[in-house]
This record gives sequence, structure tokens and C-alpha cells, in this order.
Amino acid sequence: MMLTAHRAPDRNAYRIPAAVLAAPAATPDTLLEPLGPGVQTVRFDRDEEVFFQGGQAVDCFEVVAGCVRTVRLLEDGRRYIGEFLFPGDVLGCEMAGQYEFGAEAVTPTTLRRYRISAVEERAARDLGFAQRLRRHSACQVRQAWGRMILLGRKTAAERIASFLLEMRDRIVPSARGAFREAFELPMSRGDIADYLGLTTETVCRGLAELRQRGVIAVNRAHVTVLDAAGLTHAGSDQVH
Amino acid sequence: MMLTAHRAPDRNAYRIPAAVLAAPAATPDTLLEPLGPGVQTVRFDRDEEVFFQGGQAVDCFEVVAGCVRTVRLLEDGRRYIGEFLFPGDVLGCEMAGQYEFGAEAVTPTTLRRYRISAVEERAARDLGFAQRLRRHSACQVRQAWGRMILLGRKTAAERIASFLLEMRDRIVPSARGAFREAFELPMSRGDIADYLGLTTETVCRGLAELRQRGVIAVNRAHVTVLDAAGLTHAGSDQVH
DNA sequence: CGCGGAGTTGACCTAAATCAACCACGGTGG
DNA sequence: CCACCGTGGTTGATTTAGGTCAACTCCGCG
Repeated sequence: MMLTAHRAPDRNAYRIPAAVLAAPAATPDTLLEPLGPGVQTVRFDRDEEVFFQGGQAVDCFEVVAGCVRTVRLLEDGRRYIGEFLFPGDVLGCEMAGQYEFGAEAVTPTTLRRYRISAVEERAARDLGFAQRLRRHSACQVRQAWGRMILLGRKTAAERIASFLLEMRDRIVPSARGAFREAFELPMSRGDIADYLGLTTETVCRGLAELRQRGVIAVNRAHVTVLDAAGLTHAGSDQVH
Repeated sequence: MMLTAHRAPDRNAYRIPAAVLAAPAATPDTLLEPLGPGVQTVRFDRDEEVFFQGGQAVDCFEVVAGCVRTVRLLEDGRRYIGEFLFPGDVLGCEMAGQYEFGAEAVTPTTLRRYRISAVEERAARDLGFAQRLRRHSACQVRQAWGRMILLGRKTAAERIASFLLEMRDRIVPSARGAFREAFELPMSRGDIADYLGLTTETVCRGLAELRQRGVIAVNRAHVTVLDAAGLTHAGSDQVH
């Protein structure tokens, strides 16, 4: 299937750690694949809204290409970005009733659209599918906990280092043969700031600091990790 | 069953919003109840460890009485509290492999202990059970998102107000007939601080501020919400 | 060539952390 | 029965990380 070309072959698409991957032989390629065929493919331009906070939750999506952000707003305009989604990631399938946050395309994006009701209906009769869904949510929960200690207890510098490490592991280098330590950030500094609970300026200063210390090279969107160990240390991301 | 006496009758124990509760008739009382009988009941003293961060994840728990906190530590001692658990809440059942955080008793606590493997095994053959588990994780994910905007974008005063609102809704007044706006906080100011990403002192000052404005009355553990609307406003917890 | 928006850098300010008393109880033991 | 701690809570003074405001740079584009 051509879709797999969009994903890094060695990484598991729905982020299930190796320990949980004692999966049965015929695991589908992506979480929602079993719901095809008859799936709609939809495209969104940069900054276009995929769905909005408070809207009736009817569809969920799988990213085929591009990058999507989820956003929550406080009424005075403060914005928080819940996560960035890359090819293979799934969006909105734990929503019930209303979307609790909005979703917008960071770059021109291709998504596959599924009905949440179809997901629910399938889960109600297919145990394997239900199990994979459950594991997906469990992963989301564990990831969320990681984000909380980042937001609650880490300094600006640590958050930025952690962010770079996360992106290094999640962004597939666009250039064929480009090595893993070099990648293009699809999102703006403002997006990064709203993801990390900081401001644009603080993100810039943090990146500048890391550059001056020779840990990374940055030029606009292009980032190269020069000293991975140094970056891991700067992020306090010990694998306890 | 006697356990229900420990829970507020009008609130759904595993926090599934009404919209999702289109449940089949015979819904069990608590999430893990179907796994009984033969469940062990275990007790923990104040500050005793239920399980520790990094340990092999084999058991999960349901709170019968008392209050439990989940803790994550950075190696330099910074602490973050993921959540407080009250009677009816369930703990650790989305763990795979290792516990990603520790759990400690905030007060003397009674828990029912289940094997994670038993939960998995039951989920693998009981669709209804799997569905409830899945909804439980989905709720956890949605709650986590709420916590993230709190940590990433709210001021100290707003966090404290939000916290009080959460506790008002989750803590069952101990005194029979005590009205809902008065409750006892089982956790210390330090615990609250680590839950909100603040310090003890800032929590104290925030509470003092709300007291001076006549929004609440506080005396040590005892809190009374005098002006619920004012508190909601102070917390920026609009129901969008 | 001039415009406009993202990114960067600098100067300054403020919310919350840190550091330091101090208070208010709830035991404990004389 | 009451003095004595000790622990958690509160309040005040000071410091600081990061936010705010403002200038300026660097492209990309018509």
C-alpha cells in the first residue's frame, strides 16, 4: 500500500512501545486502516481548520501527509497546543459529544476521514480492533503525563531541549538519505511556544542558547542536532 | 453492594460524561467490579507507597476509601503530582511494562488490587468491559488536556481556583448532610503545589487572596466555597 | 525595489520562586 | 495540666526566570 511510503518504516505508527507490541500476526499498518475501504481523503491548506473546538464530534482523522496541530483557546485569546500530529498519527477518535479542542493544518495536509460512529461500531464487534484502540488511548495517557511534568516543572531551556528531541524522533527527514539528526520543523516559533507554554521570544532565546553552546545548528525551520547527548542532558529527559 | 456508600450517588464513578453514557442496561457499579470476586483488599498508611516509579507494572487498583496521589520525579528532586484519586477512581490500568509514575497514599487508604494481566485478559474476551475500559482511557486523555492548558497557560491564581472547583466536585463531604460547598482537602499545600506546578508559598498566597476577596473560607484543610460563580470566573474554567 | 511577516535580539518589568521568619496547632512527656 | 517541640501553614522581603514591549533583520514576493 502506497501510504506506508509516508511513514518511517522502523517506527511504530501509533506509538505503542515495544513492550506492548506483543501483537497478533496480522496487525494492520495503521490504527484505523481496518475501517477502509470507502474512506474519504481530504486536503487542507496551511492554517485551515480541520474541526473546531466545541463542534459536534462526528469525524476522526488519520494523517497521511503534512502536520496538524490541536489547539485549545481560553476566551481571552491565550492559546495552548495539545499536540502536533504527523503521518500515521490519529486524531479525534477519543472524542465524545463535542470536540474538546480544535485542529488546524500546520502545513498543507492530507488526511483520511472516518466517522467516529464507525470506529465505535467496529470496536463493538472486533476485539482486536478494540484492543488496539485501547492501547492507543493508553499511550496517549502516558504521553500526556510526560507533557505535564514538562509543563509543570521544567525550565524554558529544558522544555525546548525536550521538544527538539521529540521532533527529532518524530519528523521523518524530507530529503532522501538525510540523516536522522537533521530535520525541518514544520511549525512556527509561535506554535512551538504555545506547545511548550512559553512565548515566541523565549523559544528563540532558548534555541540561540543551544546554538551558541554548539549543541544544535538552527536556521529558521532547519535544525541539526550536533550533540545528542548534550541535548538529552539539557532536556532532563532521563529514561529513569 | 456496600462499596457504593463510599461514592457520591449522583456522580459517575469513572468520570464518563453523560453524553457517552448511552450504556447497556447492566452497567457495573465500578470500572473493575466485573473482575471480582477473589479480589484482594489492601490498606496503606499515610505517605506509604502503593507502587513506585519504574517498577514492574503488575497490579492496578481501585480506590475504596481515602486518597491516593500519583507522583513523577525528576532526578534532581523536582516532583510533579499527576492526579489525586478518590473512592471509585482507578489507578494504573493503562500501564504497560513499567509504572511510569509512583503512587502514594495521601491519607490512610483502602484499595482493591487487581492484576493488570487479568484486566487485559478480561478485555480480550468481554466487549462491554473493553468498551468501558476504552472510555475510561478516553476520559483520562480528555482530562489530561484540561490539565495541560492549566499548566501551560494559566496564572497561579487561576490554577488555584480551578483546583478548588475540581476538589469541590470530587470530594464527598465527610459530615453527613454537609453541603457540597464545604469539604476537607486531604492533601498538604505542598501536594497541591506539585499538582499545579507551583510552590507551597504561592498556593498559600493564592488561597489567602481568595479568602480576602470573600470567595472562599479556608482554615487548614477545611474549605468552604462562598461564591461559586466568583470562583468559576477566577478559574477561567468556562464551559466554552 | 519596497513591502510584510516571521524570526531574532535587546531593555525592561512582573509574577512567581526563593529565602527567611514566624505562627498555630497537636502531640508528648514532665 | 501545661510547657515544649515539631511539623505544616502563613506571611514578608528579595531575587529571578521568563514575559512584555520595541527595534531591527532577513527573506520571499509582488
